[in-house]
Amino acid sequence: MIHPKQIRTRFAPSPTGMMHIGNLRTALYEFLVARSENGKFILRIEDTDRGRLVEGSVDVIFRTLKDVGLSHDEGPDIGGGFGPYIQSMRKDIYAPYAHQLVKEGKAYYCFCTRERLDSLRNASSDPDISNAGYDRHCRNLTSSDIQTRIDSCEPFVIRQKMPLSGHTTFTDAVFGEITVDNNELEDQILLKSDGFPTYNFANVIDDHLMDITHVVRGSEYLSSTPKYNLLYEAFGWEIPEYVHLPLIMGRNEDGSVSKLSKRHGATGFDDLVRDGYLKEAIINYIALLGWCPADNTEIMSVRDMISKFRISGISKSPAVFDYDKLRWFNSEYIKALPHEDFCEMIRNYLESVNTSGALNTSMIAELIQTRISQLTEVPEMISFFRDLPEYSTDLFEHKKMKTTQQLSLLHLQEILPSLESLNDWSLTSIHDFLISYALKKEIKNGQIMWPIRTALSGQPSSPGGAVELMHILGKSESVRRIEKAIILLDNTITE
RNA sequence: GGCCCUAUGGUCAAGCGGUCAAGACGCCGCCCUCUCAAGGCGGAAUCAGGAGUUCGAUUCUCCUUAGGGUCACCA
Repeated sequence: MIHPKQIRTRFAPSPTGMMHIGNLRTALYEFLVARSENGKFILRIEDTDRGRLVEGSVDVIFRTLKDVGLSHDEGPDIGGGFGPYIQSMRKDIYAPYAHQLVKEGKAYYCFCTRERLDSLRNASSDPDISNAGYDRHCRNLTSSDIQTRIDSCEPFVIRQKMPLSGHTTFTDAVFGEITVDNNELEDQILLKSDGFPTYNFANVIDDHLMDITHVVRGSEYLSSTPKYNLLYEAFGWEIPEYVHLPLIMGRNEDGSVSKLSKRHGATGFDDLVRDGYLKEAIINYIALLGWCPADNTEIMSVRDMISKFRISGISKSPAVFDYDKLRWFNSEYIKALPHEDFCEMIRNYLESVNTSGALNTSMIAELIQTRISQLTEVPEMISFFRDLPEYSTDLFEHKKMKTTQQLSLLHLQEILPSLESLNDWSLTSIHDFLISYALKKEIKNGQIMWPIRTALSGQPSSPGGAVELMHILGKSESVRRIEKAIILLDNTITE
């Protein structure tokens, strides 16, 4: 289908706290739908629910979009030809539209109290009763009745009259044709008693006024889309293209799945960053939750996504958020980082371990760059450089290295003096020295490497082997740790 | 419960009437190797079930089953 008009999509979050991963992914797809066709991506803040506003969350939205590279063309901060872009600042726009529909007989005043609505809901737990929620009690009030109640300041809402029969059909770009019976549709509230529009209403008005061509959102809106369309039709406006996205699911403890939410763990963008995931990895991973490029590329920048994106690549079935795969993406991004950038990223960690100032932190960084999947793993991985942990001499026994505690003790004792007199403490020098020792003694390299590496790290495994660790730790610290190992081994064996 | 949607390995998924049913994560094995990683190679594992349509169904239709979403003066 050819669109003569330029594509315009919008991200319309409510400032109610953190940036949920599902929202971010929606924003990404909205961005991609527009940018892949040279369209415009608009940011609009939907703050019609005064009760749920959270201080500072608008800034979170700005910052997150910026962090992941989703730049908008119009929005509260940069303006545009369709402002204002914050719904609370548009408050006066909506009411006239609602009243227009009342005048045209397509909407009506409703004076029902919350108490009445609540009792209605409780009473209709009966299965075979009408499905359409509200019982349309005020739909046919006489005009004089309405006037007296308004005059006496009775609070009211404005509801839209839904057709009592027939059905509504629309075509979604990813789910195809969907039909719903009109008698399933409630007489929806357009204007709340506080004068603010409901989300649905404001959404339609703004999307129309802002010339939005493609409404991209989660598939949880699929079943309420007919209501939107009835609104567009009531006004005689052109209905936008719909692009509903498959839901992102989280795995529950019992193995079932449901819409990704807090109980599934870190689901906010900031949470994930705090957990040591790179921004690029996060956006890359969630891009693939429900979309697959034609060439099956996995590692992609937002820039790459723009050129590869096609709506036809969006899938219909929900996708389970997989932290393992996210970790993999993250480790790929970490490995691809330029050395300097990686050092800078983990600088605090490196400094906390280098209290003496003597360690070669650049080399430590190099060693761990291929060994971590999350930045948060760094402290534990490098802490031994600063403080040799308490360890058991059992560590010196290694079947594959063919080492025992006795042999370890023997070789450590034997090599220590000449090690102390080794002047050139470069990697190659240390390496050659150890190898020649093994050669001379006619033992496997591992039989000398393993005891040293163990003595230096006090751990069953470490980033880097004996040579690297000795080099980083320096001669005096290396010797000190080997001496300690000798004492430990000696004590254990003679016991 | 009503309505709507979905259904390829454990997970993300390619496929769009004829394929030995891609690839990735994870898992397992081997190689490399001074530990652990990284890297290389290989392996196990999928079309929910049943009717049709068709010469032929993973692919089209229907039913069943399972899962999900939605039923607010929330967005």
